[in-house]
Amino acid sequence: MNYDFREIEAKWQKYWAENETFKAFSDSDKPKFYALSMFPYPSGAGLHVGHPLGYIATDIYSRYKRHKGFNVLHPMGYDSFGLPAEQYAIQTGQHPAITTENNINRYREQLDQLGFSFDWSREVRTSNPQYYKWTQWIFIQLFNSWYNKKSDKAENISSLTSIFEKEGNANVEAACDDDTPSFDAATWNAYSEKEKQQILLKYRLTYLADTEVNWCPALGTVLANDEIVNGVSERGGHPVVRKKMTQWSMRITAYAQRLLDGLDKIDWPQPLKDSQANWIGRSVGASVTFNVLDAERSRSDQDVTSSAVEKSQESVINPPYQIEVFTTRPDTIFGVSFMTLAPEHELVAKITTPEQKVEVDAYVEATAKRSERDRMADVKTISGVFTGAYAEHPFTKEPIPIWIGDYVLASYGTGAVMAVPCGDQRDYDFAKHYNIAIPNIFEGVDISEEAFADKETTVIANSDFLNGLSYKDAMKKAIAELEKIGHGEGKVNYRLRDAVFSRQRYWGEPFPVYYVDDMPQMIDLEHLPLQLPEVEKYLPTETGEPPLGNATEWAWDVKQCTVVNNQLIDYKTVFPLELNTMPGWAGSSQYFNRYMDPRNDEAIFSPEAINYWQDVDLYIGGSEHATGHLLYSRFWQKFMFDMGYVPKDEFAQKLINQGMITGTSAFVFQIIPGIRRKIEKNNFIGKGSLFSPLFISAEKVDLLEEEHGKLGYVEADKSKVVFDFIRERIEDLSKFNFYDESEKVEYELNFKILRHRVPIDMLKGTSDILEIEKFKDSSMYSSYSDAEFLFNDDGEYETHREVEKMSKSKYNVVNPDAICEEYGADSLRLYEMFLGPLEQSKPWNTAGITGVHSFLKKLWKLYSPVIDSDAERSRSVTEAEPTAENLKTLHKTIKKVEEDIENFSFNTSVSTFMICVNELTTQKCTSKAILEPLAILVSPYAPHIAEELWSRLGHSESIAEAPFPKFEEKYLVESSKEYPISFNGKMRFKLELPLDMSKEDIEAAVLAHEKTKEQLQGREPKKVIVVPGKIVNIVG
RNA sequence: GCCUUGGUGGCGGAACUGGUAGACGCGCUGGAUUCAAAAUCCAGUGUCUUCGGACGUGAGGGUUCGAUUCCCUCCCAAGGUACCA
Repeated sequence: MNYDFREIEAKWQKYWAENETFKAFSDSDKPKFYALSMFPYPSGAGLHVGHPLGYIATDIYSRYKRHKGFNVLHPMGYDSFGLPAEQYAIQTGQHPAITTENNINRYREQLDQLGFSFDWSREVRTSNPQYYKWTQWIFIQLFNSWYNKKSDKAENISSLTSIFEKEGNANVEAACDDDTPSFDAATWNAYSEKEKQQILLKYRLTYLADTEVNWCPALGTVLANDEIVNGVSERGGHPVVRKKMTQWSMRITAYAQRLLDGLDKIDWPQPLKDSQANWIGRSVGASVTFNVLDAERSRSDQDVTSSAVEKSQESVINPPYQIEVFTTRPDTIFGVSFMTLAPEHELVAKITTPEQKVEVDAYVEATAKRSERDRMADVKTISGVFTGAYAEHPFTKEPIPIWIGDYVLASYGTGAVMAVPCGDQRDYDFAKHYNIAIPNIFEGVDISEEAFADKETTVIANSDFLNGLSYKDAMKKAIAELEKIGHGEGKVNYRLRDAVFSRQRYWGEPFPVYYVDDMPQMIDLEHLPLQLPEVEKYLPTETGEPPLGNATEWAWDVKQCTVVNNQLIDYKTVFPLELNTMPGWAGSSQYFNRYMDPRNDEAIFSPEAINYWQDVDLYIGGSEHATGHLLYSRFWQKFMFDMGYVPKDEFAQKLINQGMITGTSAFVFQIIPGIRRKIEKNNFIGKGSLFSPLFISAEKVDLLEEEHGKLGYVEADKSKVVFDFIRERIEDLSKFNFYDESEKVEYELNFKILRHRVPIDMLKGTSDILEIEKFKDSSMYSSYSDAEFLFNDDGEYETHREVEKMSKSKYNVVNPDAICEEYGADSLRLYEMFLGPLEQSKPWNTAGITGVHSFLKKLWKLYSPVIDSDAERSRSVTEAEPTAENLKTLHKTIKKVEEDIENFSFNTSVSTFMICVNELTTQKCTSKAILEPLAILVSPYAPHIAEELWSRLGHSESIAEAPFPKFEEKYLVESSKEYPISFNGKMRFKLELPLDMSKEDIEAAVLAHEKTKEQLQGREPKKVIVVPGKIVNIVG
C-alpha cells in the first residue's frame, strides 16, 4: 500500500479537531508549558512560506513537550488591526472588517492544512470588540497611573493627588514631563479642576503631548518612515515635512531602567537583548545649562564677562534664555568652542539675530524636509548655520557661538549639544568646516589631524581646576563644580523616548476617551468596548482630521453612557470623542496573557488562569520585532505587574528568533529621457507623456556607464544599443528641452532610470523573465499598458532580482498551498525545517522538497511489512527481536533528536531521521520494538504520518501523548575507534585502534605504521600529539 | 552612518567546548528496471593533478601541534533604525 498523504492528512486533521486533542485545560496535575508563536497580521496575500517556519518550530516543541508529559498551551490568533486593510479600504471602499474577516478565513484554512497542534478554542483577534475592550481597559489603567520613583513602581493617580493636597509636589519623585511646575499644597488646592487635570497629565503613564510626525500635506495624513522614499511619499510622490501634533504618548521612559535590568533575567537571544539595550541607550554624564547672552551685549566688545555675570545675577527678574545640554564628557567642558542646536529647537527662533534670520529660516525649512533617519545616516555632508547668538561658558564666561545643525536631532536628549571639537570627531569636522576654533584640552595629544576620544588615556589640560586629571576624576570634579555654581548636575540619560500612541487611522482601537473643556475623560469599564464607528470614507477629513472625523455617530452622551450623533454635541452632556486610534502594537502587547482566559468578559483574565499559566515558557518570532512589540510588551507586563494583575514582571522566559525566509523581488527599469547641458551638468529630465513608457531589460542597465552618481549616463560603444532604442522613439529631441538657441552650450541625450517592483507572479515560472502581457494587463501598472521594451539578446525582458524579506509590500511572497497540495503538509513541515538553522534567514527555493518527500515514502515503506493488512504475516514479523544494530541505530537517533529539539536545531534532526531510516531499511528491520519508538520520534515533525503508522501498529489512542522514548547509552558503547592520523594538522590516513589503549601505546602503534614512515620520508617527528578517542597529530 | 546577523561545492546546508571540512538532501553523470516515460534502485560527484599528491570554508594577517571555529583589519549581503507588521 502506498503512502497516500492526502487521505492520511485529511483524516488526522479531522480527528484532532473532533477529539479536541490539543485543548489545554487551566488545571492539571501535569506541569504546565506555554508555547507561543507570534500571531500573524492577516494580509490579503494569504499565509506565505515564511510564516509557518516559526509555527512549525513551536509546534514541534509543543508536541515534544506533550510526549514529555506536560500540559501544553499552544494558542493562535490574529493581529488584525493594521494599515494594509485600511489602504485596501481606501482604494476599494470595502470595509476593513470584511477584508480582515476574509483574510482570516483564508489564513485559518491554510493553517489547518499544516496540521498544527493549536488550541483553536482560545483564538483571539485584536480587532474583535470583545478583545479590544481589554486593550481599552489597559489604556485606562495607564491613564489612571503615575510612576513613583521612590517605590520604583506605578501607582494609582489617587496616591499622587493626595500628596498634592497635603504638601504639593516638592517631595514627589515621579516620572513626569520636564516642564512640570512646582507648587505647594495651597496652590494645588486653589487650582481649578481643569488646571489640576493639566498638571496630572504631566504625570499620567499615558498622556497628551505635542510630538513630531511626518506630515504629508497632499495626502492630508501622517506617514510612517516606511512610507517615505527619498523624502517624498511612496504613494504619489508628494512632499513630506516634519510637523508637531498633539498626540497620546506612553510614558515608557519611566520603565527605562527596569526594562534594561530585566534583560538579565530572561533567556532571550543576545543580539535581541543588545538591540533593546541600545534602544534604551543608557548613558551616564551630566546635564549642563548655558545662559544665552543678550544679542546686544555679546556683540559689544567691552566687558562681555562682567555684564553677563550681572545679568545672570539678575536672572530672577529677567532670566536669560538657557540651553540645557546633556553630555557624557563633562570632563571636556573647557574644550567647548561652540554649541549646536537642532534646527527644530524651540530657542532657535528666539535667539537668532536679525542678520542671520534669513539663512537660519531657510536652513530650518530645508531640515524639515529631511527624515530623521536620513539625517542620522548622512555623516559625510557637514551642514549648519550660525544663529548670530552666543552662549556664555559657565566657568570661563567666554562667549560661545551658537549654531544649528541637522546632525543634532530634536528628539534625542535635549536637542542641543555642547561641541568639543578636540574630543569628538563630529564636532571636529564641523569646526574645521566652518573655521571654528579647536582648543586642545588634552595633555600631550596631537589634534591637528583628528579628534582625540580615548577616555582611557585622557589627561586634561588647559582646563583650570581640571588640569592633570584623568577622565574619571575630571568627570567627578567637573560635575561637582557645575553643581556648586548651579549650572548642571550628574545625570543618567536614556535614548529611549516616550512612545507615541496615536494614529491618524481608521482601522485601529478607538480610544475610550471624550473631551470636556479640552480635557480628556475616560469612559467607564462597564460601557466598554467603545466600538469603532462606521464611516463613509477611510481618508482624513477635508479639514485634516483623522478618518474618525468622518463619522456622524461619534459623540459621547455622559447621561445615557452611549455613543450618539455628533449633532447632539452640546458640551454639557454630550461631548466629542477622540478621533485618533491606537497603534498596531496596542493589541499585541498583552495578547499572550489574554490567551490564558480568552472568553472572559468580566476581566482581562481570571486570577486562576494567570496563576496557573504564569508566563510564556517559549516564544518564537522574528527579530524584526525586537524594539517594537517585544519592548512595548515588556513595558505593559511590568505595568500589569506593578498593578498586581500578573505574577511575573517578564512575560516570556525564553525567546527564539526564527530567521526570515527571504524572497527574491523582481524589478523592471523604466527610462525617462531628457536633455543634459554638457558643460554645467544640469539635467533636464522628463516629458514622459510625449511617448510610450520605455523599459529596458536588466542586463542593458549594466551597459550604461555611470557618471556622477545615478543621474548621469554617457553614450559609449557598449551602451549604443540603449541610446539607439531611445532615439528611435523620440522623433524630435527639441521637444524635450527649452533652451535658448543663442546659448553656446552643447546638449546631449540623457535620461533617468526608475526602478519599479513587479510581483513575482508576473514572471515566467521561476525564471527572471517578465511576462509582458501580464505586466501590461495588470491594474497596478495600467499607465504602462502601451509600454515599449528593449529586450535582451534572447528577445525577452529580463527583470533584476534582489533578495529581500518576504513581504506582501515587496510583491515577492510565495504561498505554501501548491506545495501542500503536491507533497502534503508533513513534507512541507519537514522541508521548512530542513532548509537550515531556525535562527538564520534563508532564501526560499522549492528545489529540494522532493528529498524530504521521498524520505517520507521510505519511512512508510519501512513500516509496510509490519502494518500490512495481512495480519498473520504482520504478526510474525513484528515480534522479531531487535538486533544490536537496530538498537544502536534507534538509540543514536533518540539521542540526537532529543538534543536537537532541546537546542532548536530542527534541520539536523531531519537529516538524522533520513540516516536512521536508511540504516533500518538496509538492516531490514521489522521489529515493533524499534518502529514504535521511531514513530514517536518522528511525530512532532511529521505528525500525520506518525499518527497513521501508530494507529496501524495497533494503537487506538492518538500518538500525541505517547511517552517520548528513553535513550540508553548501553546500546552505543564502542570498543574501538578509527583514529584520523594527521601530519602537521592534515589528515593523511586512518587507523583502527582499541578505545582503551593508552596514549603511549597509541603513539607507538602509529609511529610503527608503514604509512607514517612513508609520510615522514625519513624525517624524525618533532612532536606527537595524541588525544585519546579523538585524533593523532604528528609534527615534523 | 549606527546596531545586529551572516558569507563553506552547481544549490540548501553539516561539522556540539579548536581535533577527519563538505554529513544529509537537491542537482548533475553513468548504470539497472521499462516498449517508453514516470517512479524506484545501484554507483560516482569540492578544485587542480605529472594520479605520487597538492590546494581548499568571502579577502588579508595573527595565535596554535592543529582554525570553518579564537583575535585583528577589510570586503560583500540581509534585518532593524522609533507610524509596515
